[in-house]
Amino acid sequence: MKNLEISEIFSKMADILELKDDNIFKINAYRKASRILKDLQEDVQDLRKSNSLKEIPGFGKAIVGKIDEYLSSGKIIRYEELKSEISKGLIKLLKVNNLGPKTVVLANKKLAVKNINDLKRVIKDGSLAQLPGMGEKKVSNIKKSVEYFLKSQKRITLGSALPIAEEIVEQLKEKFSKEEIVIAGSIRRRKETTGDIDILIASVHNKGVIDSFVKLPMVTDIIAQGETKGSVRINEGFQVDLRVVQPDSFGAAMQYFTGSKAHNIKLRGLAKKRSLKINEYGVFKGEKKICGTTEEEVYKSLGLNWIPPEMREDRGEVELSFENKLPDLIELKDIKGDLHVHSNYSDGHYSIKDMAEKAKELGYEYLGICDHSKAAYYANGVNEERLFDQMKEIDALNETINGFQILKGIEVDILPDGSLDFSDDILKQLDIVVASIHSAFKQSPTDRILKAIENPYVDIIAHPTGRLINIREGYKIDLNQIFKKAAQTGTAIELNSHPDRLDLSDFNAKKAADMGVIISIDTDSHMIEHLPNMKYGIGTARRAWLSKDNVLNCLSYEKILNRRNERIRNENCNC
DNA sequence: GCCGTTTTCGGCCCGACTGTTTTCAGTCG
Repeated sequence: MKNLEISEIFSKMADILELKDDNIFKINAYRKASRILKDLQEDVQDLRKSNSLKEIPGFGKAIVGKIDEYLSSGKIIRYEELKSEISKGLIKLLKVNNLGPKTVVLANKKLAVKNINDLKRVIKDGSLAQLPGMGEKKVSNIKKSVEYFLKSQKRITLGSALPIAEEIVEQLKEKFSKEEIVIAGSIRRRKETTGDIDILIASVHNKGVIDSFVKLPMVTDIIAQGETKGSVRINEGFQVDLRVVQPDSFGAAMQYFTGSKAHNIKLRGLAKKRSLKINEYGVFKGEKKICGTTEEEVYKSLGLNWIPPEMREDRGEVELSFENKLPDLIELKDIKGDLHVHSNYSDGHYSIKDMAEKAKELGYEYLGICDHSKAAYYANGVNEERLFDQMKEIDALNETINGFQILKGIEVDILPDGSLDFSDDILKQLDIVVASIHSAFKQSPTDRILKAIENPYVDIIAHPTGRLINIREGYKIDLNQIFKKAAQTGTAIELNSHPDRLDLSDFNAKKAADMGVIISIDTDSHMIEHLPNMKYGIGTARRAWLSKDNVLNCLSYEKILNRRNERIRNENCNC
């Protein structure tokens, strides 16, 4: 897929045009095209073949022409020209907070600043502060931003951001117990990573709220402190923004600050067509505010049904809402069990009993114990003998726990030659078999996974791409082939809920479901504390527009076993 | 550069905060 490459080029073109002080709307058009390409599910090459690029809103003649040029020649001449006009270091400077195109160009022209090192120099020697429009305070802010930029350039994972955001809400609630306080932004949309933390509070005590916020114990720096908005940096280095709105604007503000940007722009366009104006304070007809207290009424004023936050990415959800066709998204309470967890038989930290008790406490009906197989020696993988011991223990436990079933399972390694780490004779004795790749990532992973899918004793392919967010990319596999085969055989593909994995991603999970694949949302827990990670998997599943009908572990224990037996029977009689 | 249920030209989402100004530009979300 060349989607991301071209997206990156358009984004860089926008940066360069911005430095050249070109037309802001042209710049925005490139930014929009870049964003569309980044979010696009289909391969841009396929769309070009079917001549359907020009049908994408935001892609006009010039953008399609440039995509065409890149796909046929490997470069875009206009981009090459632009690149030659501006040095690379200058474009990178735009990523520093408080430093926009105007300041970068000014520093470049007057002080020959070409990169981050030059910038550090002119901050230190005081020359930056001497430029027109600059002063001590501005330079001090830029200095802090440079330090932050050099320290961390990555987005935070949802797994890091959500608990902190929840803690901030808790601390604010201690002081403002009667006010409504919510997490907004990309965390509310359950995006896998986030740039900052957005909190919203409905209150008439603006000043008191902002004052308390910037004084929270975890705050290390105050970036901004106004009448209705506060912005701080906290211990971990993350930025947290707080907005205070009047209660009768709370719905409009929630809508506005939840985003995404693309979704909001779409809504504003709709509002305009209806001669309405929509902002964080409400929906307005001329000067008159017609609503704003709840999100529902904001959407309703535009002729839309309320759209779940996880869907708000302008990927067709507005159209579906308009047509009354929004999917009934899966919820945490629809999950009946976790089919992929570990015990202390391999590298888990707790006994099977401990894990099962916690799962029962979470309201589940069953738990699939799937420890590593013998090839995973680094994870203390079980051999045949220990697996049989484990099966006996599970049988005994099942006798003692009422209203709950522990499934006898395995996470069997897919070996470099595509065979599995246990024979079919062993696998057929189990209730659930999860197969996954843990080694030799580069040795034809697609073929190995396809072979595992063909095995009727394999129920689920776990963490299929092997990606670790912010750490490593997934293996190079052909998901189209894998989804096609999995849809044929009825093999489930996992949506691993660990916040560092979320594998499948939202895009890929949606693609899989669209192709008829059943998804299994599991936590891969190695300790009881990880079992609640299911909420992250659910967030991603909702971003993938999944309903409970798409998900294996929304089925009862009996149905899962029946389904397994039926698949094995079908395969064996080959009918 | 994109787009069209008043348009093929003339719009393009909208507001807060800061720091520098002395009424506003720059930046951000």
